[in-house]
Amino acid sequence: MTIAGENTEKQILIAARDVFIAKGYEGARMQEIADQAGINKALLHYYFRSKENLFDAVFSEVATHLFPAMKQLLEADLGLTEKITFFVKIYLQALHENPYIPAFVINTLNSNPERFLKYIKKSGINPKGLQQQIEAEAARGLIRKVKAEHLLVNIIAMCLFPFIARPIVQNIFDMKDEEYLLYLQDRQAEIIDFVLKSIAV
Amino acid sequence: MTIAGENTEKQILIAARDVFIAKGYEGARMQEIADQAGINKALLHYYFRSKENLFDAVFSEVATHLFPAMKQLLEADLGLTEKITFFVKIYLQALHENPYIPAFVINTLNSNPERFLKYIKKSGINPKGLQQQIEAEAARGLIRKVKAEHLLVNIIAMCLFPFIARPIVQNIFDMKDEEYLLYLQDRQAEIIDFVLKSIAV
DNA sequence: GTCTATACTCTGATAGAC
DNA sequence: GTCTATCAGAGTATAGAC
Repeated sequence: MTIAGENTEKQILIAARDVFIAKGYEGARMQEIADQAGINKALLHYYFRSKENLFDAVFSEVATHLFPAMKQLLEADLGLTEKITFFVKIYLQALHENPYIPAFVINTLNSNPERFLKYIKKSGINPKGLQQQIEAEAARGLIRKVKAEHLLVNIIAMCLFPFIARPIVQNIFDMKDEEYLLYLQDRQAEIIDFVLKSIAV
Repeated sequence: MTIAGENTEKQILIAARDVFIAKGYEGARMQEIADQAGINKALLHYYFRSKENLFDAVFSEVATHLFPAMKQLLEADLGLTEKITFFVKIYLQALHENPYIPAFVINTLNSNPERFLKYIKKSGINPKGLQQQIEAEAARGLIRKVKAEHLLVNIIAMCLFPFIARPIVQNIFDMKDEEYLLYLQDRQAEIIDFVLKSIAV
């Protein structure tokens, strides 16, 4: 593959990512992707045989960003308090840099679960270690006993929700765009505080 | 309109609701809606001039279910603890009865925000009263001081997330369908506990 | 109100020249 | 590798009979 070719492929993937994220699989148009990549439709099919293939290429790359560094962090050698603190900070930062990915993944996930299951296996997230850590720290009286399945979901839910449902939240609390960014920044400390207070003994 | 006509219209709306929720606006097919309603495509257009119109009819009805009884509850004459307890119970019950609505609304919301803004105004949810109540109870030393914008979002996020991201959650924790239902039941007490412990003084 | 048949448009995909 | 031109199918919408 020539250098020109690699460059074109990269341009296509960037354009495809933007369009698929904005419109979803069904709503996306090959023409729009071609336009945004500065090429024509035929070339899309030259590089990726079909819309389905192109989407898979985009999605497999994007889906890995949904749980950034989550696995490593869950298995890191840190106390639970530090782990939670780091996790929320890292996760919110990643979301700040990719604010539209969660809704895109959720959309794909629910409108076409089969497509999704191919990728989720890769995540490699295993809550067993977290559960053991929780039990250990609870036994030592550092935190109250809590189920990992609920704690993890609670934390992720609180981080993700303002990105998934932004128009609703922003509207209900009547915020301008700048105010919403401040609100999101605010949430970092709020979520950490909320969780740590909840699991305190 | 004749009785037969009203019945047909109702059948169309039921079928359209199912298909739009399962496939989203772009993914839905008028043919599939017609099939599921037991009629033909032409009749769809006789009752609702276009796909757009049909979707609006479905969505305006469905969107109101996203925040069931939330407004009344937020303004009810109850202590904060009771309010939170009731809210989580009522909300989770409503979600249990309509598990696919949140993902559908989120999907529509993000793939076509303009369409959504028409309906969100109706919700009438005003967090001001909640904020005042929080401040009042905090002043009396009943709870710690917390921002309504965060508390409300936290609670809703924790309730909604397992319905929005079910395939991910179910897969990560390796649950069968029955186990997931038990997990959802479990969450009612867990969320209430989680929140109340967090806002305790 | 309900149906069959069809018009018309959009869109993914391919053929073939350069 | 990249383009123009075009096909084939799908999908929304309408015409017109009953």
